[in-house]
Amino acid sequence: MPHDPDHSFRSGCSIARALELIGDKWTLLVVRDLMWHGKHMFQELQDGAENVPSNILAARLRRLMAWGLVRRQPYQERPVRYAYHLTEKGMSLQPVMLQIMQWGHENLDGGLYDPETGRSL
Amino acid sequence: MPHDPDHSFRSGCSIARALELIGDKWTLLVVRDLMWHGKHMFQELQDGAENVPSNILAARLRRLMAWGLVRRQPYQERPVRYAYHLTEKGMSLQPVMLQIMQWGHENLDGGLYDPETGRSL
DNA sequence: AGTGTCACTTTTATTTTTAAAGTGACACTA
DNA sequence: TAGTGTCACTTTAAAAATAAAAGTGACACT
Repeated sequence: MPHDPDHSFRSGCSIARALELIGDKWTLLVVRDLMWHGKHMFQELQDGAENVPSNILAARLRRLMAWGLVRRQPYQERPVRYAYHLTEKGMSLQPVMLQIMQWGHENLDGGLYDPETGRSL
Repeated sequence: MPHDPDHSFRSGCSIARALELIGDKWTLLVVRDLMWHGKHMFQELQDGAENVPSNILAARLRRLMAWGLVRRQPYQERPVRYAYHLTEKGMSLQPVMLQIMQWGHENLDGGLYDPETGRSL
């Protein structure tokens, strides 16, 4: 399982390693929108509920691509515009997301989303 | 399920809410050490594999206490010294941690820890 | 009196995040 | 063809968070 070769981890702990990628306030929200909410254009991602600053969004997408969790493909020429999609590796975050969602629901009174039906529960 | 009453969430999303508490590079590492590695004194927590700065550690413990995930109790008088422990609410993060660990193991080549046996796998 | 331990806090520098405005490529309209 | 609009960003400047280092207070011990 390869990843960004320029990166040296601060420890061998899987949790510590994962946090170097997803340990911030925005990364998993971007993943959420890509995974469950059909948002793939830069603008769509930016117009989400939490209002990511555009430079942060660009930086997160860049990092997710560097780590192979996201790839982009042009969805039009002239001018070229890219759509962002999760790779299989990116999709593998789903169980993590579900678990965090569950915890946030039970402890912080947040909403629940059902990826099967695409509906709130 | 109450939490810090002074806090207003940026959105109703459970994931976004959870990230306001655990969305950083250190919080879950503190939880990890409290939950699995028998570290309960300030110093023990500080001497972990990743070297948390002491001011950050103090701030994280403060926040975790404010949210009711951690409580402290004096383990000696003169001078009073406190030991930190996870509350039940704090312990409920275990499935989240396990899922993140699993992901970090599979994708970032990190180690695995078995909470049942307390051993690396 | 001096040294050591523990649990922090304070200070200062560095980095990250935020908000806001700006840019480049084009299409479309007047 | 000049002007307006859209999209996908980047740049800039200010604010906040993080990091590294040193400092503090309460003691015990020598």
